[in-house]
Amino acid sequence: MPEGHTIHRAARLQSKRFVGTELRVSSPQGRFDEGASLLDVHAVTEIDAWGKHLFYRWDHGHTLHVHLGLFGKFRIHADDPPPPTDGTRLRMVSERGTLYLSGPTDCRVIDPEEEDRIVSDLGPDPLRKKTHVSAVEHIETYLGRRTVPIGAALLDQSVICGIGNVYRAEILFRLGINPHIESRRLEAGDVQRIWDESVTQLRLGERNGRIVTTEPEDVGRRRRSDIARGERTYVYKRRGEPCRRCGTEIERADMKGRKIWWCPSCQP
DNA sequence: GCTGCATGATGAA
DNA sequence: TCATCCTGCAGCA
Repeated sequence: MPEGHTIHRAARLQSKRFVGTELRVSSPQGRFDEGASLLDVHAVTEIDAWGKHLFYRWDHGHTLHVHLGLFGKFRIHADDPPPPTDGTRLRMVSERGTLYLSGPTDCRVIDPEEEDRIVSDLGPDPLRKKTHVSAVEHIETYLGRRTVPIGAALLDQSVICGIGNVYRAEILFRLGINPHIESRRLEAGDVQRIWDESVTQLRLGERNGRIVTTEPEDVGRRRRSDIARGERTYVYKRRGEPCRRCGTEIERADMKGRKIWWCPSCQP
């Protein structure tokens, strides 16, 4: 599901299947017919992820921009794909597989200026190897200028990109930071810790293909791979349930139009 | 079959 | 802050 880890994983896995071979591109749903005809019977040279954005670069100079939004989904079939559904915006077929995309917020062929605009509006991406010169400095500069709760700041993609509603809640829990704390009142070193934790957690999510932020010892398991559904987060969607560390009831509030969860004891 | 909700983001008011 | 866009699914009758 679509936070930054999903997008970077999609770029990595789809590269193997779709880069460097001629593709058949169509829009079974019909809503991407024009774009598909621009790309059909050409090859992708690179699939690049920035935060929650994907850029497919084609051999004839076009760029396909995909943003999954809340509902977007990729489905990949190695062979014998089922028939596309009514919601299949994009179908891409190579000799190594078929990709279906449904429900994206954005699926468009864009020009270089627009790509620049999208990327330059993004803060540092914890999953990009070569990131901002100083990611922490960028984040601190922003946070020092605005008076927003840190929980809201983490959803602002121009501050740090790729974090979504699950990771914002889970990262703050793991660091013991209350989401309501005004971001410019964070303690020294907190931004560095937030950055480091984001790198750690998003990398883990990219590798696993799912968000698992709990440590085995906190959910009574010996191995991370054993962690069951419903045990993968500390606070996300756990209102009223006991904190896995201290037993206090998890609380929930609205923040920046989304729900946020926290443990009032572990995150004072 | 219907309702509500969801890991996102934007633009108007 | 609200309405809007995008889809799929669980939960309920």
